[in-house]
Amino acid sequence: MTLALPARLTIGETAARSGVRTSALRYYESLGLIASERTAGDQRRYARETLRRVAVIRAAQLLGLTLREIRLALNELPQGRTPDRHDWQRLSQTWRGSLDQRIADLQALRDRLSGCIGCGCLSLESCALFNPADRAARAGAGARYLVGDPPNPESERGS
Amino acid sequence: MTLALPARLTIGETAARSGVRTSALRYYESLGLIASERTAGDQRRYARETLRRVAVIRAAQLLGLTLREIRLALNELPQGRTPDRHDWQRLSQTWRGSLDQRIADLQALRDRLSGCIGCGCLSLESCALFNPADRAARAGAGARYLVGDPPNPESERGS
DNA sequence: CTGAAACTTCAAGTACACTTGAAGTCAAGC
DNA sequence: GCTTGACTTCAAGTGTACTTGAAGTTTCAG
Repeated sequence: MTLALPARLTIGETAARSGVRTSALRYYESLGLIASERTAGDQRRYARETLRRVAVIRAAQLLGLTLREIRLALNELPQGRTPDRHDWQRLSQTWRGSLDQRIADLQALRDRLSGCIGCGCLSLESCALFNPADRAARAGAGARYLVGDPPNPESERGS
Repeated sequence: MTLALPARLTIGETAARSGVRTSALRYYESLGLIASERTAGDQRRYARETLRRVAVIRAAQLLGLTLREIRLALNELPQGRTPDRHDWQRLSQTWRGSLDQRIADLQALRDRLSGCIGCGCLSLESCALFNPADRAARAGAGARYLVGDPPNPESERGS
C-alpha cells in the first residue's frame, strides 16, 4: 500500500495494467467510453480511475453488452465527481440482473436441447428447440450479435 | 400428418418455414452448410431435411458457435445418407456439453460480480472481477467474439 | 402465352470491435 | 543534446454474419 504509483498513466502503462491494447484504449476514447488529459506535446494521460473504468468495460462485454450500451451505462454514473462504491454497486447490480437473465435463457436452451436428445427430433413440428417462433421469442440479450433478430422481415425484390 | 408437403422446397418456402432470410440461406450454402439441387432454370430446390439442418444451425449459433465450427460439426454427420435420430442426438449431446460449460462460466462471472457488489470494488488490486489476469484465464468459449483474446500480446511499433 | 412474383449472380454495403500501417512527434535516460 | 522507444493521427484492413441492390432469368397462375 506504500507503493508509489503515478497519478497519471501513459496509454502504454494503462494498456499494460488493464490488459487492453493501446489501440483499443484509443478506440474506447473515440467512442467516449473513457477520457484523457493531454500533455503539452498532445500525449494522453489517463487518471488511475480509468483502470477501473476499463475493467468495468471488459466485464460488461463478457456480459454481452455492446460498447454503445456500456457507454450509456457509464453515462449514468454521476458527472463531475469520481464514482464511489455506491455508483459501481448500482452498476454491477443492474448487470447482475441481465446476467441472471442470460443464464436463465441458456438453461432454457439447454433444457430444450435435452428434450431433443430424448426425442431424437424426428418430429420437426413438435420440437421446441427447432421451432423458429419459439427460438425467436426466447432470443436473449447475449445472443443478439450472434444471431441478431433481423429488423425488417424480408420482402425480396420488394419495390 | 396427412398434409401434402412438397418434397422439394424453393428458397422462399425454405426461408418462410425456417424463419431465416433467403439471403442467409444462400450465404449458408456458399459456406457449405447446406446444399441444394437445381432446376433446369438453375433455381435452388432444398430437400425437406434442410429445414432441420437450418434449425440446427440456428440453435448452434445460440450456443455461440461460429458458422465455421457448425459446418465442421455438420460434416461429422454421416455422408451419403439422411442423418437419423442417433446422428442428431450425438450432435446435441456434444453441444449440450459446451452449453453446460458456458453456463458455468457465466455463473462464475455472476459470483464474482456478486462479490463486487459486496466489496464496492474500492480495492482494484484485490477485486477478482476487475483483475485482468483472472478475467483472461476464465474467458469462456461463448465470449470469444465478444471479447476475443488478442492472438499476439502487443509490441507496438515493433519492427 | 403473358405478366408478375420469385428466382439468379455478383459486388458492395453494414455493423461491431478492433488492429495495422504509414508518417511523423514527444519524452526521457545517458 | 541525442537517440530510441513510446507516443500521435488518420485511413484502411480484418473477421463474422449477413443484407442490399442491380440487372437479368425462371416459374406459374390465369
